[in-house]
Amino acid sequence: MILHVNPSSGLPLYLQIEAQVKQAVAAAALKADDALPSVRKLAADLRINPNTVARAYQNLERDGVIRTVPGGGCYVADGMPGLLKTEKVRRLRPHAQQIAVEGMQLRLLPEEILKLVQEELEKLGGKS
Amino acid sequence: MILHVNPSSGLPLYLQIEAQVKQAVAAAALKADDALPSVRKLAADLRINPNTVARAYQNLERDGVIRTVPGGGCYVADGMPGLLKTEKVRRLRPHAQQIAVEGMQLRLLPEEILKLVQEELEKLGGKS
DNA sequence: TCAACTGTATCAGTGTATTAGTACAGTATG
DNA sequence: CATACTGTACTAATACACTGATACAGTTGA
Repeated sequence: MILHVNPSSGLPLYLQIEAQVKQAVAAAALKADDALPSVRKLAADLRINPNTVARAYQNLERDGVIRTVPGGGCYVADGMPGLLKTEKVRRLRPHAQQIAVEGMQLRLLPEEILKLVQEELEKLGGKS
Repeated sequence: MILHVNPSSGLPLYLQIEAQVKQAVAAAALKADDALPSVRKLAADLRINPNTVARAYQNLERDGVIRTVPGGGCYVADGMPGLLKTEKVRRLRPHAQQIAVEGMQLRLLPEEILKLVQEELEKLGGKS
């Protein structure tokens, strides 16, 4: 699990960390119960303040991506068992609307938009 | 073309305007060469500052959604003729990756994610 | 030309986001 | 208990985002 961060990217540091962890989990590069580097360790590696890493971890926990054991470290959460599918759909729908609007606005065909999403899904799934 | 805006939504006013215009264009509720309300008119209707509307319009023009005639008003642009498809795909790919990562993270199946996007696409296309 | 409209530029004020410094609290382990 | 680790809370400095008041510049049409 190597993370990197670009302070002059415009994107906040904690969001960069969140995105990379989410991507790793989505791509199964991080599996349930895998340990994440500690707040201080990662902060030292990235040469940033521990609070910035902590903020990313807190957001990831709020999103159900990781679970943190106070004093014990942070671990990848195992799926979202208690989450109903309707709730998952409710969370994802805004993203779906977003890409639909942007894609139609660009005058792309629905098939082309769907193909693009499928490509990205395969890039994550690897073996579908 | 009725726009509404919620000052306490957390989302900046100019982004709310941009989203609604983009949605209307994507859904063909606004067609090429349709006139948009003037900066001052819309600002008065929404009870906000003309500058805020102007900022939304400027961003929309930068994105190729509308075209503004200095002193003459703003109009919906006609597609993006000069834009290569590879460029359109380049613009849309980050959104595709975003929904792929979020969806997989939620432990949804690729088919379910694609279905959701397709639903939103149909919601835009079928509005005639 | 004049009046009324269009969008634009400039400046200022308020609030919040972002990051960091520092101190605190819980847990593992010897 | 003691030490060294874990995450957390509080505070503050800085920068920037957002909105608005106001003045400017170009276009339209009588």
